[in-house]
Parts: sequence; structure tokens; C-alpha cells
Amino acid sequence: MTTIEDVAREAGVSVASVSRVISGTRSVRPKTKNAVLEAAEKLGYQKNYFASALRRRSTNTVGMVVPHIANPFFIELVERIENVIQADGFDLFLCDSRNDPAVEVRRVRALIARQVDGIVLICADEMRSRESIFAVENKIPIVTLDRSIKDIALDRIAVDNGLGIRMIVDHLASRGNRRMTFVGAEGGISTAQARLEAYQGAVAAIGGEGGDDIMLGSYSVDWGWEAGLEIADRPRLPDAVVCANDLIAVGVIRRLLSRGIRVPDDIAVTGFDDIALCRYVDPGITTVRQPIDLMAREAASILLSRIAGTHNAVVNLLVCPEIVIRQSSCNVTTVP
Amino acid sequence: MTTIEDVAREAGVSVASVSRVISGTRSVRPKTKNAVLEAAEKLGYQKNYFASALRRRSTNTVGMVVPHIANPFFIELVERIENVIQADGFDLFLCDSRNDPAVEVRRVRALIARQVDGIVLICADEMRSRESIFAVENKIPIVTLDRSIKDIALDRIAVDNGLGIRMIVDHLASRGNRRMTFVGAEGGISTAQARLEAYQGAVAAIGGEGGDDIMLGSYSVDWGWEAGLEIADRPRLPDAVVCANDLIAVGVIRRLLSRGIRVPDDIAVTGFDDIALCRYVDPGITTVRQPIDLMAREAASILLSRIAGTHNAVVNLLVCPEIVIRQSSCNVTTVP
DNA sequence: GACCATACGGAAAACGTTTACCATCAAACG
DNA sequence: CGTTTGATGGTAAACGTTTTCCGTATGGTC
Repeated sequence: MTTIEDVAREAGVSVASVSRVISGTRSVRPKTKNAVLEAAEKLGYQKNYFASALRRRSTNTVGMVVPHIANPFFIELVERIENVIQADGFDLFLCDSRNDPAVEVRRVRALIARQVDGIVLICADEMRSRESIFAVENKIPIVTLDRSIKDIALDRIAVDNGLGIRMIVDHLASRGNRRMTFVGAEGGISTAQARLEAYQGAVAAIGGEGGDDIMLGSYSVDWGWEAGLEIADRPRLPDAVVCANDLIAVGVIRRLLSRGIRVPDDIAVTGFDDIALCRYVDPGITTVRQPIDLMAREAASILLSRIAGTHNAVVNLLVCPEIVIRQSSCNVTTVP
Repeated sequence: MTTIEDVAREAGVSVASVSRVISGTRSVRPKTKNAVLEAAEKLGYQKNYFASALRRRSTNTVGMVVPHIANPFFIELVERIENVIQADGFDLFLCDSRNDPAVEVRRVRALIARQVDGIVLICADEMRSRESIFAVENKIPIVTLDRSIKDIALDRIAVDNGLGIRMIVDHLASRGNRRMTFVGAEGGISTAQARLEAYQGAVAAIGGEGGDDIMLGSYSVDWGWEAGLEIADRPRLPDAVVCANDLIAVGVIRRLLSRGIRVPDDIAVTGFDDIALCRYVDPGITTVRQPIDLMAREAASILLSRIAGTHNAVVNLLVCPEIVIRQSSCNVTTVP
């Protein structure tokens, strides 16, 4: 391993000059600069990341913790965020909390130990993820994305979940659906709670039935598949099933179809998020599109400005969703 | 920030003793050990990762580079690998090369700079990913997974792609299909090449047509959707479309259905990998299941043993796939 | 020419660990 | 009782940067 000292010797200058050239912290004469660069090139010098981080106490790295790496919605957010911060010279460390607040807090600690300059958190639980925040001890900035944590003043970027669900229920009602069922997620997930409450309110608002017809599980295809069975076996079917996310909707639809129930002819089904999968299944899924790009850009830029030290007030940004109508709620022709 | 020195002062011992207790490198008397642990607890001491890494030149971390984080097949491998290495006390850094060998080599360099102890690489290109290997300069062990690099003796774990495709073609032939088409991926991806060649050989072996009916694009739904159009518009349809992976198959099937062509009644379609999506679309996709769990365990344990310094011969492990028959190739009833 | 501001180079002190080396002590052994 | 051995504790030297502090040279201004 070649060090700054080898380069200094080769270039005939001091280690200080080499460091200044490499890290660009102070101007040096063009002549010495070139000598250093040539020597570094010749020796194949690579800066030691740890020595640098130890001394500077900063790593140009941000960490991101998501509940489940296999959920395409989170992955899309990760990709967008990485794009933004990379343009600013930051690297991204990605961690999966496996939907477990205990794992989450371990991940956060590991990131802190590696001295990331900031954290983007999609939290596992609106109550128990407080521990993750405490673990940060205000040492570095942290912004929450998509899901929020109760009663803590933190930057947050999320879609207006309530509005999304109301748009869905109104759309279903406009197609003549009156008897509805909601398949959501339990546990302390803020988005799950918001979508559930909005569903209840919206069904009441349109004067429909089923505002209290609620099934709660997890944000997964498996749960949708399970819930779909219960629905299919009912003596009297609902007109529409409102699912709290797209994965659930996929499971519900698969089950209904497998039981000979037609979607949307017998039952309309809707999702939330608009992951790519919605376009690839048949029927395509009517859903609420989250403005992922906007959310990622906002989250990243808020975090970066906090890292830079600019930025004051806590941001609580609620962005508007958009409804995407596909075949699962009404027979129309669409193209993926 | 509390350091080892603060703990030493608090416990009334030397920094050496504290370090030995914290890192467990040498035995210390129970009495001093307890004093250190209590002091550390009291002061909330956290070891500085960078100082430790700088001195020890090892980080208990392995890096993994995958071509595309949004591809569920890779994500499943990542999850399994993380499980294995975590049990051994290692952390995982995940990077996305965006299918670009130039990005890949940057990622590898970044991992090396962070002194990961080993790398798992799913390479972007069988020729140009050599650069990534050269970047490692034999400094740390590296194993390749799924895709291989030409003419370099490296540990490699992959499925027997040829066997998988032969199983598919034989299955299609046994259902009476004779006129076939192959939709694959171009560029220097070893698995794409292996699947293509196996297709040509297998079609010849069964005396079918279409061994030269080849369309090459990328491993994506979009490419399948595009290729499906060309197929749907042909004056004479093939009996079966063999796709090089599941994503392509999803795109092809969606397109054929949208053009009023029934799957499998008019055309059978098959995939490769057996990602979860195959069970969620309708019709379910007949595909080749890769033994992901086995592959991940093998890759991880080979890497770990190389890191530990045991292990000699280069491993080239070709594992057996399994065919999974669903509705896209013949009308059967299956359960997701 | 005297003075000052500015630019630049170098020596050395951090940063927080780990570890080589030495000192001490107690037990074991002849 | 002298010597050896093994266990344990401490001191100080690494690890490779960055950065403070100081010295020198350069150029400009009066």
C-alpha cells in the first residue's frame, strides 16, 4: 500500500503538500501540484478512507434504512435518492430493517458508527422506531420518508395517503360500487393507519357500505392472497376491495380469479403505490401513484442542506398523489 | 465522543486493558474486565470504527455488487447472502452497477477503499468486467455469482443454464410444440450466452424449428413487451416462445394477450429464474427455478473461508436447476 | 528601500485504536 | 531458595490522514 508519504518522497515535497493537493483543501503552486499528481499517478496512490475519515470526522456518505428491500416501492425510492446524492459526491449505504424496529435500531447504530453524514429513514413502526431516532442523539441529520414517527418533530416527506384513498373510493363509487371492503396492514405503520382512516371516512362520505368491513394483515402479496380467500368465501360478495398497497391487491386478485370470481366484473380491486408490477399483471391494477421522483428529490435535498448546515425549520411535506385507472376497477383498454 | 482513554480513566486501568476487553484480543482478569465494562457502560462508550479499521486493516464487512437492484432475482440472492454472513459477524455493503462495467469498476474501487474483507460480484459483462477483477489486484478474495467472467480463474457459483433451457425445450416439445422462438439478452452476459446456445442445441436435438429464430435485447419486461409485438405481428405464429428470463416472459405474455393471442392456447411462453412474480401474474409462468438458497450459501461460505485464509483450489460450482410448470406452457391447475 | 499583505511549504500534532514490547507478580519446579 | 513459566498490566509506537502553526518568499505600495 502506497501512502501519502511515499508520494511526498517521490515528488520531493512534504506530506502536507500532498494532502493539500489530494484533498484540495488549500491552494498549492501549479508546479508542486503537478509534481504531486504525477507521483501519485506513478505510484498508483489511493487515499486511505479510514485515516481520512478518522481525521476529518466526515465521510461524504449517507445511510438509508428501508423496511424491506424486496418491496419494489422502496427500491424505487432508493434508486432515485442515490441518483440525487451521488451528484453531490455522496455515497449511499442501504440497510434493510426487515420490518423490525429492533433490527432497525441496530442498523442505525451501525450507520452512526460508520459516521455517515446523514440518514434517510423509512421507519418500521410509528411508535417503536423512536428508538432509532434516539440512537442518533442529534449527532447527524435524519429525514423520514414515506412513513412517519409519532410525536417527534422530524423532517418528513410523504404522500397524502388520505387524499389517495379518497380518490380511489370516489372513483369506485362513480363506477356504481357501493359495498366495499378494505384490506390493509396492521401494526404501527403510519401509512397503514392513514389509509385505513381515510377509507372509513370516504365510504361514509359517499354513503356506501363496508366502512367497518376491515381486514388487517401485512403489506405483502401473501396477506392479500389470504384475505382474498376470506372474501371469496363470503355468502354475499362486496362490489369492490380497496387494498392498502399494490402487493396486497396482487394477492387478492390472484385469489379471486382462482376462485372463479371475475375482476373487475364481479369485484373491482384497487391498490396503492403504483409499482411496476401493477402494469404487468392481468388485469392491470387501478392504483394511487406516488410521485416517487419528487419525494426522493425533496428528501435528498433537505438532507443534504441539513448536512451542509443550512436549513432551519422542520419540514413536513405532504405531496399529492395521482390516481391511475387500469382494468382491475373497470373495463378500459390501457397499454402498460 | 467518549474514547477508550475516558473509559480507561474511569475504570482506573490503562487504555491497553480497555482495548483488550472491548476487542477480546487477549484475556484480562475478571476484575479489571468488569471494571472496564462498567465504565464503558456508564460512559456510553462506542468504539470508533475508523480508528479500529485503520489500525487493524480489516473491517468484518463484505461488499456485493449486483447489475440491477430492481431485479428481484438479484435481491433474493442478496438477502440470502446477508443472512449467512451476518451469522458470522460480517456486515454487507450492497452496490448497484446499473449494468455498466464502468460503474461496476467504480463500485469495486469504492469497496476496496472501504477495506471490505471480500466481494461477491454478479458482473455486468463477461469481458469488460475483467477490469473490476483487476481493480481488486488480489488484495482481497472475490467470488463471482450467477454470471461469469471469461478466461479468469475465479471462484464461481452458478446454475447450469444449459441444462435449464434443455429442460424447458424438452418440456415444450413433450406438449407437442415444434416451432419455437427465443427471446434473450444481448451483450456480454454469460448467462444470456449460455441460455442462447443451449436453446439452439436443444431445438436441434428435438428436431424442432426455430433454432435460428432468435431475438436479443435486455433482461427486462420492456424488452419482452417489445419483442412480443414483433412476434404477434408475424403472419405465422410460433408454438412456443422461450424467454431467457422471467422479466422478458412477463413482457412477452402481456403483449401477446393485449393482441388477442391466448397463452398458452395459441402460444406457450416460458421464463427463467422463478422470481416471485411468476406466481403473481396470470397465467402463471412456467420457468426454471434456480436454487437460490443453495447458491447463496455456497457463495457466502466460500468467500468466508477465503477471508479466513483456509481454502485452496478455485471453485467452479454448477448447480442443478429445477423446472416449474405453470399455466403459461400448458393448462394445469396450480396454486401460487 | 521599508513595510505589509499574501501565498505557499514544511514540521509536527492530532484523530482513536491496536499491539509489540517490557515489567511485574504469582505459582511451579528443581 | 533460585529459576522458570505463564498470566496480566502498562507504555508507547504504530496506522495514514488532515490541519494548525510557523517560516519564508513574493509582489505590491508608499
